[in-house]
Amino acid sequence: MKHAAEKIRRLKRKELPRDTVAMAKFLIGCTLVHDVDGDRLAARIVETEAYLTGDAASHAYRGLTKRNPSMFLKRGHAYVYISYGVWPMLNVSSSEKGVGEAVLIRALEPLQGIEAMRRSESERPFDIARGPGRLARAMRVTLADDGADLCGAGPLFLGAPIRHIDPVAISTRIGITKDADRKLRFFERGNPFVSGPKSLNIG
DNA sequence: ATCGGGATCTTCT
DNA sequence: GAAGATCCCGATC
Repeated sequence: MKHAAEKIRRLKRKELPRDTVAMAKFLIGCTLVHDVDGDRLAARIVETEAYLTGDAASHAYRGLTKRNPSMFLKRGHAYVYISYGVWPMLNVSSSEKGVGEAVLIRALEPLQGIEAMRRSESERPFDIARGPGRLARAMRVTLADDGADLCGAGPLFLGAPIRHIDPVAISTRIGITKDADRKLRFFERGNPFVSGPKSLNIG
């Protein structure tokens, strides 16, 4: 049987918006694909957050550091770091080379390779990639992917949308304390794979 | 269903 | 020395 996900078209860098907020909205409904060990893992992006220049919540707020150089790559590269010493977080750089802005991928709707993503038979489908730490684990994204070109020919890449996208809603970001009132979180309205409290997901 | 604490490491004060 | 773009588990309602 042919899977719809096999037809996923790689996005070209030229197609990506040049503005970080526009990028965060644009990525909703796009796909993330990782070909590992002969298997294809594919999922729809359903939730993102934007981290901007001058944003106190951003890792690039104080400029270049040892862990964040990938945030300063041209748009469309992966910035992966370890949160709380344990969980990998996947971001997509979103500006020009030398400008530290990125979009955090916060939740995915699994499309293909779901059994490989699941940690156990009992894990519920909605839980597989709900939250940035979980989705990185499910997609086998690690620190080794930091700096990867997501618009290139590599195994980890961004793909075009594979179906209709419901309206994109906005809220404040999750899990931060600085600049916490800015509305820079985007999600597909009504999608059950979105993370976070219900109170944030009404839009 | 919801709440709170612990794990664990890089970075900056 | 403290905080952090989180997750999981156990306790409690």
